[in-house]
Amino acid sequence: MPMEKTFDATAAEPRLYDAWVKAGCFSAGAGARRSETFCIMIPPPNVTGNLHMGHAFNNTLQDILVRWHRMRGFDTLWQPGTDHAGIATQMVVERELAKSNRRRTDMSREDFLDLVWEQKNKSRGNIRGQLERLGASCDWDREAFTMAGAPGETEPTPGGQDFHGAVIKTFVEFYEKGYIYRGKRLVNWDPHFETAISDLEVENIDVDGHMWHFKYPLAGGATYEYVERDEDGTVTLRETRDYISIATTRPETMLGDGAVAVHPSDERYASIVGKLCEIPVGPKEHRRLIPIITDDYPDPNFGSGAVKITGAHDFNDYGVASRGGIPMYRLMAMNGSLRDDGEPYATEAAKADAIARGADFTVQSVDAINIVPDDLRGLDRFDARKRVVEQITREGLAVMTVASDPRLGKTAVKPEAEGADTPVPLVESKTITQPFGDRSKVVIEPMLTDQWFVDTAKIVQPAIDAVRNGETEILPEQHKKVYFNWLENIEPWTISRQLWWGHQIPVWYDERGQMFCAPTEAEAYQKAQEYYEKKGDSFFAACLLMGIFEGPVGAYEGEHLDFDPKDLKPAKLSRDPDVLDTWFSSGLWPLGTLGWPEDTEALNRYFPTSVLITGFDIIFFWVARMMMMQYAMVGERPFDTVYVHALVRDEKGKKMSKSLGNVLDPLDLVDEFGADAVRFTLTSMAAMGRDLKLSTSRIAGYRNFTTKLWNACRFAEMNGVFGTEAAAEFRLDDLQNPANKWIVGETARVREEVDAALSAFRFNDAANALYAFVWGKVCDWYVEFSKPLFASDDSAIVSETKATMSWVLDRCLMLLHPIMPFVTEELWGTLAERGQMLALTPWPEDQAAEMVDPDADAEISWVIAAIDAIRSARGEMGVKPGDEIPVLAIELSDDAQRHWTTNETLIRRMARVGALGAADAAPKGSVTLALPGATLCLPLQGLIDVDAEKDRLSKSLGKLEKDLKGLQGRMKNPKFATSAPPEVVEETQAMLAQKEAEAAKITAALGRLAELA
RNA sequence: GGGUGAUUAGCUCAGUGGUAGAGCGCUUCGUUCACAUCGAAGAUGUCGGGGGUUCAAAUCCCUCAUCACCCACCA
Repeated sequence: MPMEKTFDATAAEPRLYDAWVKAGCFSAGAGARRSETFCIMIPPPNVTGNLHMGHAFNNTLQDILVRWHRMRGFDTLWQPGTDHAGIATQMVVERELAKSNRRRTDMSREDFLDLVWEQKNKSRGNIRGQLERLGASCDWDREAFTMAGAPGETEPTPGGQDFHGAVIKTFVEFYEKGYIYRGKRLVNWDPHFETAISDLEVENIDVDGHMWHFKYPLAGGATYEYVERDEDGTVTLRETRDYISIATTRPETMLGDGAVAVHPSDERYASIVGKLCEIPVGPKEHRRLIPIITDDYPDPNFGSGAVKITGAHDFNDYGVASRGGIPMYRLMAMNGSLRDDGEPYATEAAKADAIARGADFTVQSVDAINIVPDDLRGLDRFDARKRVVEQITREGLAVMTVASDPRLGKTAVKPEAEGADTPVPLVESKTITQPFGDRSKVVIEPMLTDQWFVDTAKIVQPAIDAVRNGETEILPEQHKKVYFNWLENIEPWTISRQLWWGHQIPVWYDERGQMFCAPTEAEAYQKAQEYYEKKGDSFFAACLLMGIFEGPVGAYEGEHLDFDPKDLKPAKLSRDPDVLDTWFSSGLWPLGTLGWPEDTEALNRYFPTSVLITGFDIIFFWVARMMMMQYAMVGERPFDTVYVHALVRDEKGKKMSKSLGNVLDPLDLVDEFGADAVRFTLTSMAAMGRDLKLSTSRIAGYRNFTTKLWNACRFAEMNGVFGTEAAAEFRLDDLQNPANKWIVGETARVREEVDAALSAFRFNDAANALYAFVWGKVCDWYVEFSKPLFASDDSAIVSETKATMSWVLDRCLMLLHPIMPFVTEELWGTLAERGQMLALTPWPEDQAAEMVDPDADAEISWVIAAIDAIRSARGEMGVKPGDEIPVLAIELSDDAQRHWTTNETLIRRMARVGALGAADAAPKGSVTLALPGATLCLPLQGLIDVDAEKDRLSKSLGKLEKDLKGLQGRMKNPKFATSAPPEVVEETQAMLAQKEAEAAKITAALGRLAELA
């Protein structure tokens, strides 16, 4: 039964994938024939995620490397798995709940987590199925999950790793080594998810905003002489002021100001430093007073030079406040609204006032004070801003300007009827950089909260050194700089999240506030007990051990208990409710998936892993953290090479995003064009370090390529090439025919090219070399050459050609398999009985040095040149494609003669010419062709247009002359001969000679044409 | 403010010192036994501008311009 005309990808792909899995092709070590290992860890997609274009690209590249190494006989593992993705997954479940008007907080943590686990089990197969459709050859039996083994897990992960155990062990060890600490710090707070996030999860975006200018009156109506000077020191303004002018983009934070700071060198304010000023908002009778202090932070040349300091809501101010012992008043509740807790404003403000006048305070005691005025409590932060501005302006404490002030921009309130000099409040229009949560998209609030941090500075050095000294290679090179820059300026990493879904922090607190870090609750109790034993408080230790109640501190006096039972407090430990940042666990991905901390065989074999393929967007999030964490835990690099790939963009170069609606779904493309076409497209565009713009026309082009390959094989099949004895007996030494010898040499060359390209991670070079070879050499020329050979009466030639063609096509399938696994596997199975699947077939090792036959090479090049020249002339002269035309040799070297004779049938067939005649001179009205060692002409009198031929020849002569001019110029330069390498000089010389000969032939032909006219 | 990359055919992009390339698109032609998801032929470039290094520059250096991205605490 003849093969179909095209490859039916839709039907074949699932069947082939199943066959691979059934045959165990993807299992760790499948087909291994050598001891070297090759291991890639998949960047774990979110468990509830969907495969997007970036995944498709990323996993295609991984699969290419994995399949390539597997065929080469490496002991290969591609480790798959998914990430529990804290916020993202919790978000999915909460969104589900919202549909039935429920919220997470309506249920217990346990009940909610049950739902998340359920969701996880439901969606787990989704991403796996999508990867399978791409052809990803992962070892699914080892599938891992970053929360495998965590409490509440209902379906064990196939790989059986206790990832949770690995994470907890790491946390405890970090804690014990002092790499982790807890503290009340200013962190990025996401008011939507109500959790802290790390710096990396904040996106700074420029938005249109305003800058307000307000007057902070000096306490007690004090005044000072305010003097402003220009660069030369000339006084430009001198006035008596009873206020200090402050600019802010966030007026609502004024409520929490703890000071006003000026630069120590700023003479304008020198006289009032140390004095108090009044926050111009809040109930008139309880206006808070704050000190004017100095700090290096304010820039005297910006704004008024004076900065309000809100330590609890701004990172810069936090620094100033910390240095200056300024209280930090937290204004907001966790959802970003103004605080509504505590005592009435009057009471709270009195406490703050006492502090401002020197009363003692602690971070905690200040945090307990709610100094939000009663009328603003509970308001959304943006509504509060409006109210604050309104109140201050109404009171006349806004700095004023006139309506024509250009700083006001388009947003100023300009009374229509009145003139340009109407006084208006100074509210500048200004683009301000605002922090947004990368997932929630709401404005991030710097918030003073208790959090856990990794003191990254303590574990960063090995990660820097490893890349510096080449232990781990980062490609392309340019990313190293970014990597170093980040690591060398690394900030503490906020790892606690106020979520429910994740690895709960293994720390327990007792009622006295003492904390104990241990892998399990039982061990925490034990630690607590030991701690109190050591402190000599064996009573409390005993209480803890037995989980009973303790009395008031100090109530236990030797023999008897002396306290009222109603003062009993539980001596229970309670666990820190926070969970760990997802990246803390995925940072352990290489170790955890291999079974660490168990001493598993997989760990011994595959760690450190070989290559990590990932996008640049997670170099900091993930790559850098993996480097730090593996070094910190096992003192070894997680991988030898990191290959950082570019971004997949849409046709117009825009980032694909849901909001733009320009997202190409890789699975739609797989449906339409087949996985192989999608993979080949991505591969051919994977030039290092550049974004790729994906267009469907390109994919269609590569789909056509699979069809082309398919049909070349179909041709072979129809000619009985495969499955014959002849095919089985391909032996290079027996080859006689130059076309066969030539294609064998070309095959060896392309194999070397592909290996070199893949070794250097030049995926596009590999793809393009194969494309050019299969289409441009095998299909365009070799298949055509083979047709007359198959028709030959000489059975030796026929069987030699069959053998060669089956060999060549098999090589094509093998070499293409890593990039296009499906169509190649299908052809492999269709064309002949095979001992094993292509996926496990040994990779060819053909050497061009042994397999290229220079004589055959020269001969076939000549033949191709002759056919090209004749076809070109025919085309331009308008000869009908079907017409056979005569050809004469005016000049023919021995070599050229031999080339013609050996390949006469195929030249005549492909160029549609008659037998080669001879002539001393070109007949009138003929077309001349200049070839190496030959001048041929096509006598087309009557058929050709003399002028057209003149044009044709003049044009090629023009091109030649341009080339010649350059070459001659070079040769004439005496320095060229002395400075350039000899082989370059030689090459140039040869080329010059060849071009000169060709030019001479064309000039002669032009001369003959001229005679004609 | 700092950093990185880009600028090559109509479009999308390869090409890190030695004769400017590919795919798509475009024009003309083609129903012969692998393939119309095809074949044959053709057109199109002062390689962003300007300097420099070199026998030789798309390629190395300097500079300018434009675009993109990343990082950053200017109220």
